[in-house]
Amino acid sequence: MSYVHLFRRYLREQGLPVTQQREAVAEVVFQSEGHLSVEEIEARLRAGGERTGKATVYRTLEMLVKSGLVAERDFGEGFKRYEHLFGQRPAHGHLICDECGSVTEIHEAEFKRLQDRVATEQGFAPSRYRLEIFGLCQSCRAAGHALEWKGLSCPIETV
Amino acid sequence: MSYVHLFRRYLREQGLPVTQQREAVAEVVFQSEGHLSVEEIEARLRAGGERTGKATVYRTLEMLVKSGLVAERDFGEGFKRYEHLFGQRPAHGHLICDECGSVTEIHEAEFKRLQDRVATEQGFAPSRYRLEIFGLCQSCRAAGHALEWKGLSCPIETV
DNA sequence: GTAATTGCAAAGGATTTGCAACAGT
DNA sequence: ACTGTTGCAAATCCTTTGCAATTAC
Repeated sequence: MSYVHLFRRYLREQGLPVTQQREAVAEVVFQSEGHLSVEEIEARLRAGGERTGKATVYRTLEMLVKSGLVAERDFGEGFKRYEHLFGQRPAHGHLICDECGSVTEIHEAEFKRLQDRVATEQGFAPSRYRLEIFGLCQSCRAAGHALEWKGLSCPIETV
Repeated sequence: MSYVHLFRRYLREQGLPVTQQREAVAEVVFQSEGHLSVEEIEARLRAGGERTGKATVYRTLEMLVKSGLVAERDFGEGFKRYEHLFGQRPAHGHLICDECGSVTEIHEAEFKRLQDRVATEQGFAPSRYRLEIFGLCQSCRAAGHALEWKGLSCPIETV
């Protein structure tokens, strides 16, 4: 029912021990559909009765990212967030509102195709992607907020 | 000859003072074609005889990013880098090698079109973009390095 | 003149690291 | 048994902040 067996497989193939803590961290990330901060991951571990140190969480997340099962995100908050890539959410992007901080996922298959094509053209072997678009979300625009500066919203074309 | 006048214009329109330090930081970023760290920016300021505090550099970079003239990057080094967006480099992406850390720019006009289209479809007003693809560069592949894990290089499709 | 910025040093906060005790193979 | 991991706390490092002196308008 869970995807943890894939992480176990990854660890074995890398010759790394499968520990209870690693499985617990993976389980928490795999069972959440949101973008989890390290703090949130720790909270869920505690809620589940796990006694996992912060350093171990960071060390396990690094492996999960390397395995390709989990993606690391930066929404400009000063810390990273993590989300698994199972289900209907392969390499996807995010729209991040500068005003309210809301995050909307972009699931556009064309992005991945384009990314793969361009990378391959350069002889590059892609393993993970990060696409983030910052700006103003619909509700903040409706609420009357405006972009910082309209004068040169697209400086390149005007120069 | 320089693009600093655009930043001056931005500051005036925002009702913010145009200071010597702000112009100096902008000048350094505008005159470099690379991806500068804050440390590198400070070094160039010192080399140019400027006496600008670190805090002012951070504060000015924040304005430059908001103005849309400069982009903030994160290549997974633990700190941010900055680059201007003039010339032939509007909103562009990067290929980052996990092995050697090399960074290659992707200038594919189609990316911006696709990004704008998808954002607009969601009622989102985009102001800045971030596209980063991690993996292995051509030379590291030639040198025999392989992706961390080939078993599930694309876990989503195989699950 | 008034209001905002600067620079310094101190604070803050996320992430990493050292090391003795411990768990996986 | 051996090797690698865990957990704690200390250390690290980037970035932000407080505040008196200074500068732009």
